[in-house]
Amino acid sequence: MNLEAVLFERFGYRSFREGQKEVIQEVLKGEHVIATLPTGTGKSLCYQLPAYVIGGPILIVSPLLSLMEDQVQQLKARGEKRVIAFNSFLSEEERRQALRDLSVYRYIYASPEILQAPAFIQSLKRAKLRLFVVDEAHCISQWGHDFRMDYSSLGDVWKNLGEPTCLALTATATKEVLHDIQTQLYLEHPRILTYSIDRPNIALYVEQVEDMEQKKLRVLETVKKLQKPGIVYCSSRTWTESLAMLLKDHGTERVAFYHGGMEHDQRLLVQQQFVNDQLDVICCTSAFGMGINKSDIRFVIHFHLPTQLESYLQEIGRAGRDGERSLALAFYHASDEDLSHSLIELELPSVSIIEEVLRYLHVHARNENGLISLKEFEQNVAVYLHVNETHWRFIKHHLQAHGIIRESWIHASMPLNDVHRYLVEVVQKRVEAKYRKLHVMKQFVHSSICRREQLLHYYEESLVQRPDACCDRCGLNLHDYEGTSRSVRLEFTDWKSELARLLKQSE
DNA sequence: AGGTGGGTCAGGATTGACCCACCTTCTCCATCCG
Repeated sequence: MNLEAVLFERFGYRSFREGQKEVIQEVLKGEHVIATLPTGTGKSLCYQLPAYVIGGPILIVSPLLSLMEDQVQQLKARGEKRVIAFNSFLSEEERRQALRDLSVYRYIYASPEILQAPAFIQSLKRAKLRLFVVDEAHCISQWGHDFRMDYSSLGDVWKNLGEPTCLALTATATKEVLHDIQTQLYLEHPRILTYSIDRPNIALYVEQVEDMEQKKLRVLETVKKLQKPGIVYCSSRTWTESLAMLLKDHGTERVAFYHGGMEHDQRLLVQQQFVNDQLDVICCTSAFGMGINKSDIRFVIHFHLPTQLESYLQEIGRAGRDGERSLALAFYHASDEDLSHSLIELELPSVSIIEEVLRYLHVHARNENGLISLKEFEQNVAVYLHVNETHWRFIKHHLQAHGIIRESWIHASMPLNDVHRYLVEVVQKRVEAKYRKLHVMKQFVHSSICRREQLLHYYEESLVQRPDACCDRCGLNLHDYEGTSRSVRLEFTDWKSELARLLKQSE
């Protein structure tokens, strides 16, 4: 099989990028593969190309609707008609039509949530999948335990579909996360292909500030001077809005904010404007970034650091996809840790919330002969106990796993002691794990050794070659990243690399 | 969760006591409203 020929014929590329061919070869052999390829190296090709070789439909599990739509658009633009994103955007009629025969599609995109729909699974079974792809597979580990628990059911889905060849792809996974992905997907002897997470063109800089006033000041100063476009990450929605306002007031005109609390249309607009060069700076929460196709992002500033190094790596990885020199700049103040703590504590229901829900369940059970309507109870939990949706989803998932919730009924006459103990234990373990990750993040900030080496060390790699512009610990001048330096260098002294850049862009 | 920062008020001219707000990430589905 001449893979290069398929690559050229179908995708118009002359050669593979690092890792792509190896992954594709293993998949075509029918091996299960877990692969980590660095951000921005063309992961989607690893499953898109095999689809042309193996025939039969492939399923791609994707975390975001916008990512799915994006991929579908790109494939359609390339002339591929046999592609569908099976999600809530489909009308009732489109959905019925699709379910009748999924084997007419080459690519089927789906969220983990919709893979819980029995009708969809039945139809997928009939379609005889040839490949089961999990895109952004770190979500299994990052979200599957608490936030989007359907990610933790993907292994069951895979088994249920007859265990087709499985390909899990991600950009950032430690050994621990790789192991988590493997066990959750029930893969017994997967081929694990990992490539360096290092992005030599991104310089790393961490700056400790005296107080929040100074932090704001430093962000204003640096954003003003730095070569744009860029992203400013915050850990709260209110900060994204007030920072955007502040920047605007201080002369950065083309700035907007972005977070999960905004209207869908507004989010789409801001994202489009940024991608189309109509905005220079986006102040955002972690909601922004996954699947953003913009290669010339010059800086990523962390106004707040995330609660784990994996997220940090994902976020800085959005800079410099074009290979040009870019900057990851983090501002840090000790008080930031309060926010980190609240995020960790808030993510899971507290012991008292668990107890409150179970007590409520117990009381209801007595009144209604032990059988409670799930729908009704869900409403009550939200309205009377003020339990937020994420917390309830977590509890519900485990009640289902314990057989207390079956179909749309709660069998509350069953003893609740075991599930109570179990839930408390699970929460404690998760919170501990999160604090361990936060501790690593803190070490990264405070350590005096090279940032790049630390990052690589966390991924059990070592630095092969230190780039000229490495990090603040190795001596880095922020002035090198200011607005004028880049264009001067490219326009007058280095036309060769500019040409190469343009050629690469048109490719 | 919990520690903090800001606002208010009493009572007294500066400060303490007290309360409140803060606090990410996604999809699906059902229901309601226009």
